Amino acid sequence: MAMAQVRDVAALAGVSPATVSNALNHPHRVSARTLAKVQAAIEELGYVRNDAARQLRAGSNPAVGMIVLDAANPYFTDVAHGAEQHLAELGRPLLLGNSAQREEQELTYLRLFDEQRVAGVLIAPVGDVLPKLRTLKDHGTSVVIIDRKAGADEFSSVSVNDEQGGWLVADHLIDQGARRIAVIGGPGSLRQVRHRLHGTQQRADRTDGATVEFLDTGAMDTASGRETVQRLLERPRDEWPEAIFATNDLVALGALQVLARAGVEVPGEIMLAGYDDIEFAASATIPITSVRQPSEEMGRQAAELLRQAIEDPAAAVQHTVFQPELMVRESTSAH
Amino acid sequence: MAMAQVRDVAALAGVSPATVSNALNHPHRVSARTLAKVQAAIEELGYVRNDAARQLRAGSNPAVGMIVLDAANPYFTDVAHGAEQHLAELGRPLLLGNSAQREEQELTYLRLFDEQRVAGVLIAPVGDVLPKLRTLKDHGTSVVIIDRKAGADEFSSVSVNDEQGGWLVADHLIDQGARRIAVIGGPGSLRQVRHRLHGTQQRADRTDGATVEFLDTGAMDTASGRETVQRLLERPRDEWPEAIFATNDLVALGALQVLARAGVEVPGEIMLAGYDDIEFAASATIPITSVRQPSEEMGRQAAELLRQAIEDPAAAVQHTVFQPELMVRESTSAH
DNA sequence: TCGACCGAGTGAATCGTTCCAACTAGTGAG
DNA sequence: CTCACTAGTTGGAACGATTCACTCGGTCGA
Repeated sequence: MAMAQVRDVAALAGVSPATVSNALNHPHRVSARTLAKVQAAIEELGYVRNDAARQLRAGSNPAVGMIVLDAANPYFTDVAHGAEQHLAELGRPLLLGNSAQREEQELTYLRLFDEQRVAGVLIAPVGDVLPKLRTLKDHGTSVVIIDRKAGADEFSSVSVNDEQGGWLVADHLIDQGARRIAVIGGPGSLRQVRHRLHGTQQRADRTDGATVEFLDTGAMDTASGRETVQRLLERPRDEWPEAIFATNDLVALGALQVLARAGVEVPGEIMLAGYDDIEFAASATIPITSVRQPSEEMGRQAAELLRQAIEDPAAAVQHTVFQPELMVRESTSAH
Repeated sequence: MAMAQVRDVAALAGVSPATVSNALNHPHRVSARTLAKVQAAIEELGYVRNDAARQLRAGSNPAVGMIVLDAANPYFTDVAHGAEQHLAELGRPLLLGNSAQREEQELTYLRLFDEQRVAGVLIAPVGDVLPKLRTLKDHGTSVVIIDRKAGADEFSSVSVNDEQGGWLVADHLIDQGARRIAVIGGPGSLRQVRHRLHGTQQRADRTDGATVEFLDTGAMDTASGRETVQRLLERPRDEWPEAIFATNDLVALGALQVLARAGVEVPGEIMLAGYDDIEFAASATIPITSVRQPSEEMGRQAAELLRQAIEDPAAAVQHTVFQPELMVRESTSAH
């Protein structure tokens, strides 16, 4: 309760508050003797500086806020981890927020970060947040967009070529003999989902008889994958697709659970592919073919672009686009 | 850059700054007419209040900080999710920090939260943080410990009976015919690891010939699990354990990968059990027997205890202990 | 009619830190 | 001996929102 302040430290050390501040923030301006005295006083009183006062005076907060689509998705924890590492090197704490694919949550966190006057924001957007991001920029907060090249001329971004990812999967599935492909994922409003679907469609269009059907799961988690595939299996047997492409691995794992429970052979009766190549895809009941994205590297690069934007807000925006890689496993290729 | 302040809003609305503040924080003190004028002015200027100034004046930060052992572990993301939900209902933002089982990181976050004067801290501790937690408490920050009943008379806590969890696993393994049991996990300094091991040992002591061996993996992730089991398999075949009990599911999944690659039959040659019952344990190549903990519920309860501690710092500390439940799957029981 | 009372609004002080300009004492060049 | 200069230190003014004690009309009960 009785929190020590600079003036208490100053009194104990026999110097002025200004000197204590200098000792803390510009040690070279202070003689070795006083520095030692001040440090001893800080130690004795257990002084911890008040960040609010510090920020108020400084006018800005060194921290960076990050908003991910789904904190339970290993892909995003990897991205966050990459970002956190790089930011830690820059001495910037990372505040992590989870939008859980809900626009309302997303806006809540954006407002929070705005009120906190954070130096920058990393965001994988759900809804249409461009207006809010512009506001942030007006307020002097730099923004880097992850996983989506939106507002391309306004904000730097880090993304993966999702169309190509979709193409790679479709190419492989068709090569393995599949013609009727069901793409499952959602909500359909998510850029990632649309792009992966689009890439799939484009590849299918080049092969006679190849068709693509999209089933919106509503969300990108295991439960949604289960429900959707459950409904799919209720169709007459001859209307089943030959392959299911889940737009992320959580959905794919949910799909696999249902297929296994229903006794459907994978890949014999239905092939299954996922996206993100999270660690658990490879160690699933039947290892799942998936599209690898360099998640940690993406986080690190996002943090790096943010660093540049913070240092020079007027600099040109940059877009880093990573290339996806197909990891073929049992779920699509009988051995 | 040109950030609007209360006084700008006040000027535009034709009232005093004090009134704007009242309109924002105590709307009932202000007439409907002025409230409307103020809101219009806020809208027009895009005013966002400065949290630092607000906190400085208020003397405290409504937010709550949380430090988890491993943000990549679904168990912890579930706990965090439960806590976040409950805190959101209380109007408190959650700042999430990841100690990644490193004491240094842990202390960094604790210092950050202390400087921010957060209202409370939820922590799953790695190192010996009791002194630092006492400091926080002195500074008026309430603390609730997760997953460990330490400093039992000083801080409220939420935990699971880890000894019993260990016992349950050992009981089942012995029942299935195993005698030589290897417990893998680490670092050994982690309370959870020690307790689970202890429970295992206690159960083994009651059966003739049952032995328990502990192998420290150094960390609780998949890679560490792989390495440790790799080394284990290098022993002469007749020195292999009959069962491996991994102290969390990530380690178990790593173990399973190595066993599969080496062509070791599970559970035929070696049985395998994990802990936490994360979703991926059930959908692994060979579904893994695991100990379920009510993760989301634990997070929610931790947040609730914290709420109580914040409201009445002098109140008696409380400990909620949940009971673990064994989920038997293929990895320990041939069908 | 008078005073008590009430709702609405305000001026000024305040939170704890940092920064700027100013000051002091000591040093060394001319 | 004087003056310019430096290293070290300091008083006091910010930063932006909130709050407290207070004012000002107006209403109501006696």
